[in-house]
Amino acid sequence: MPELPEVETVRRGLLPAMQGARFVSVSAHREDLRWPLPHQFAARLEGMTVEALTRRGKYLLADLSSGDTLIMHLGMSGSFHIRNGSAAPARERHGAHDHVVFVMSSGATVTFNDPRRFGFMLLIPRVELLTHKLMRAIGPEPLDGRFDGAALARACARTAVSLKAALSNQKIVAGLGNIYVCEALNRARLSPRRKASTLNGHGAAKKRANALANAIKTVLTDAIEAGGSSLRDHRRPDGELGLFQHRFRVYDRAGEACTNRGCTGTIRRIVQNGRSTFFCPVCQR
DNA sequence: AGCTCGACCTGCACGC
DNA sequence: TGCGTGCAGGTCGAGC
Repeated sequence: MPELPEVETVRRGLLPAMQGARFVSVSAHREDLRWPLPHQFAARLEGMTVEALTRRGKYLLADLSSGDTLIMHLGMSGSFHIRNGSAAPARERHGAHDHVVFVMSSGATVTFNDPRRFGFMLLIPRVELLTHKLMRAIGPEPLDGRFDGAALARACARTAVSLKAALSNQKIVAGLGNIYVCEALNRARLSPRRKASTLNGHGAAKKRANALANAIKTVLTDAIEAGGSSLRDHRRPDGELGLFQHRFRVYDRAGEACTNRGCTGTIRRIVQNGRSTFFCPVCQR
């Protein structure tokens, strides 16, 4: 499910419940997420304070007063839900796929739900975060000021893959997934089948790279503002739906008209690297 | 080293 | 109604 805008929406929703708050009690109803929960998971969290809740690509990172960092990933179907207030029944009833429950000193109960269990939680010493296997190879944050057309072109210079594959690769740029890759490429009017290395160079190549970097920033910013996209699983932690799915220009719109100005094309679905790609073959070159 | 593809799971929409 | 098929916001790791 969740790409950068959904993860950022989740992070912002969790802030008031978790940042500055202490884990009062932690319960795991299932240990076998994508990877088993860490040993002594509850014991290593209980009593600790969340000093900061940040995001890197699609990862949520909670810095704990113990010196550990809790790494959380939502996989395809993960979501968090917050319930506030002390009206919790003595024996809390948990729903199907509610795998982890945090009771926080803020008064909030934070539940992690993930039907497909592709999500996970890990605990590692904070000093090892940047060199951790999962973190060290991640590419630039697309909303960072240092990310621009030149940086994108450089990252794509020596690859033989398509733009679709390159943008989906978290080592090239962090946080994009199937939806926002398609949406950014349509906004930049670039074909998902174009070789990513054709962003590198002067003149037209440079223009393509700048247009694509700008499209990535714009679509992610707009999607965050809309609270992400709610297709099946994504909800904001307060239970509200994201709204960006209403502003898709290509994703899941096969057979519908391209909305780009001056374009009379029809959106097509193709398969690249085993995943659906949606694009307009007329204006996206 | 770079790239493709299968595997990991559950649920849902579809056609027969 | 029931059952089989295919598809879904991700990504790791085996095997070219």
